[in-house]
Amino acid sequence: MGTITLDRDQEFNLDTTLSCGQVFRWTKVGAWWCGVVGDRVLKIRQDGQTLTFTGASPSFVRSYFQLDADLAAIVRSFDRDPFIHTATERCRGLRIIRQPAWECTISYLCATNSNIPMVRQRIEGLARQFGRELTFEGTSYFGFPRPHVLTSACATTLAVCKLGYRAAYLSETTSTLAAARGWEEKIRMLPYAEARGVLMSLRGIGPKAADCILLFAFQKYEAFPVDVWIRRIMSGHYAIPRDVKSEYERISRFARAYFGPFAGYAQEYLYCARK
DNA sequence: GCCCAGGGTGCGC
DNA sequence: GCGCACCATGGG
Repeated sequence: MGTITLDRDQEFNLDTTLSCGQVFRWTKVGAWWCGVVGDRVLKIRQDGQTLTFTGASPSFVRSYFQLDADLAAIVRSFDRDPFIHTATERCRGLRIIRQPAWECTISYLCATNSNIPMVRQRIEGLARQFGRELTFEGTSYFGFPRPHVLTSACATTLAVCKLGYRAAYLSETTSTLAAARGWEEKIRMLPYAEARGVLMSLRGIGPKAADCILLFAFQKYEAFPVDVWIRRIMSGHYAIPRDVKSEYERISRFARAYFGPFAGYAQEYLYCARK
């Protein structure tokens, strides 16, 4: 059983962070959150400034939840009007998680044009069909499928996972990435715009999914994913310039210029406070 | 039956 | 480069 005691000024809200829709494999049972990250089962709870967990080392937990990022400074950097300010208050302690790149990529490929419960169901299906069985405290869990396993996945088994038309995208992108050694490091080194181009060259990864992956796996916080919720929120509350770019680029570029280098963080607060 | 959801692709213009 | 039909799937 590991423990981390947060400093008084080290703001963090585990509930908000895990339930805001950035990750899909966590569920809360009583006071405990239980989730699978890659091939590890992690159980964690928060009591005030204390995090208690099993299944991972303190350094993993720190890195996964990005506990050493200066959240107060990040929020201050984009807290520039009453509307976003309300969102930051409603979702106080929300941190952007650092997800494994492969898992994040496939997850957001599965997430297109779907609601969150559907995405969770798909990913759970993929894990059950193609992931390693992990026994944790007497219960079976399934790790996130590895690239080479998904590469050889047959269509009929894949169909069980209810991916719909995304199944073909998943097969192609899986093969591409399984053959592309060092793709993660390459993207990590590239600046935002170029990294985004590489991700968008993958089948089934468009502007929105690419931005999610850059934000949630690569810590490129200028990425500003625009889904239907964010599009509504942004056009409803902000004066988006009417240049000739596509609507996605209009909103996304405006947000970067307006909110600054942590625009993606602002997006997450807006998304979390959407209802 | 309809509309919607953390959209992407491929086409015609 | 932009707009638009189409794409499976389940829930409301």
